[in-house]
Amino acid sequence: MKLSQRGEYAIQALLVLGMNHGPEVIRIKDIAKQQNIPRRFLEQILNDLKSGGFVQSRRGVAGGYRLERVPEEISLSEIIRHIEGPIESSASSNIGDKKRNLCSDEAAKYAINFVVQDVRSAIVGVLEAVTL
Amino acid sequence: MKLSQRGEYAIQALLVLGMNHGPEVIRIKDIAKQQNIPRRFLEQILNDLKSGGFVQSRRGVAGGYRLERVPEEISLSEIIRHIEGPIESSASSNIGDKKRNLCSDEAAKYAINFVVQDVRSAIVGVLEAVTL
DNA sequence: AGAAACTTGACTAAATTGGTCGAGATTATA
DNA sequence: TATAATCTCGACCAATTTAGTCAAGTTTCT
Repeated sequence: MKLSQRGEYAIQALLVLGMNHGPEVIRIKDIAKQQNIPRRFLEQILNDLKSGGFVQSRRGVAGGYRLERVPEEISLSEIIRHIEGPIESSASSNIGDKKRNLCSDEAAKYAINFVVQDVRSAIVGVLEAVTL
Repeated sequence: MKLSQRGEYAIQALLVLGMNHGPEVIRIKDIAKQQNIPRRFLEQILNDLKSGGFVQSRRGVAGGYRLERVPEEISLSEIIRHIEGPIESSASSNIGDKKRNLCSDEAAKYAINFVVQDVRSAIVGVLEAVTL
């Protein structure tokens, strides 16, 4: 029920790239230093973000990373989904009549699924609304 | 970002107790069978739920469990908080102006905190609203 | 007394998390 | 063209968490 360190680092790194967004590129080393993230670990993470289509890279002596898209189009939802695996199927949810209770008319084994569905939707909703 | 097996079992068990709520008591064995939960594991979980004040137990040959409070007063929020540890500090959140972006006016290192705060609030909100 | 139930606490195997490391490929620049 | 700086790829590792088992005990009904 919590965000992993990996996920937090990923978001931090992307935020740095977002704040310095432009044609130029930023080095892993600098991001690591500024955000106090273990460099080797961050390498891994940025690589992962690259294969996920969040960032571009340039190799070689003047290399580094930049966002692949503009910051406004990258939602936390996407990032977390890619880095931590899916928040699980999104299907239709039946929020709407709050304060209902589950005991009365539904079997326990299935009832739980409706609830986690609602929760997931709520989470995704918030994450979707916030972009870099 | 997901509910642990332990948490899911806990909720299932409580739902069963909620559906059969009354003065009489239900055996671990029956819950385990009905919900297909490993019996020994469920023992552990129910015990934990007992020390958390969610259920009462009766020992001996006609023993079993029942809810400590009426189902309508037990929210998923509480259950999960007890079984998985706190969903983390609740403090004040600043939802309200959605669709803002983070790069412009806030430092990456701190910005992230506001967001996770919002997410937590949203999650707790949903969980709070749903009772057994 | 005996069986059926909860209680307590130790134990274990497997998965996940948070990192580290080495060797390679690429590229600007002197 | 040499070289240093930088990303890239995959293996590796220790600590923690998760999911579950087990044995020995206590309580209570009949």
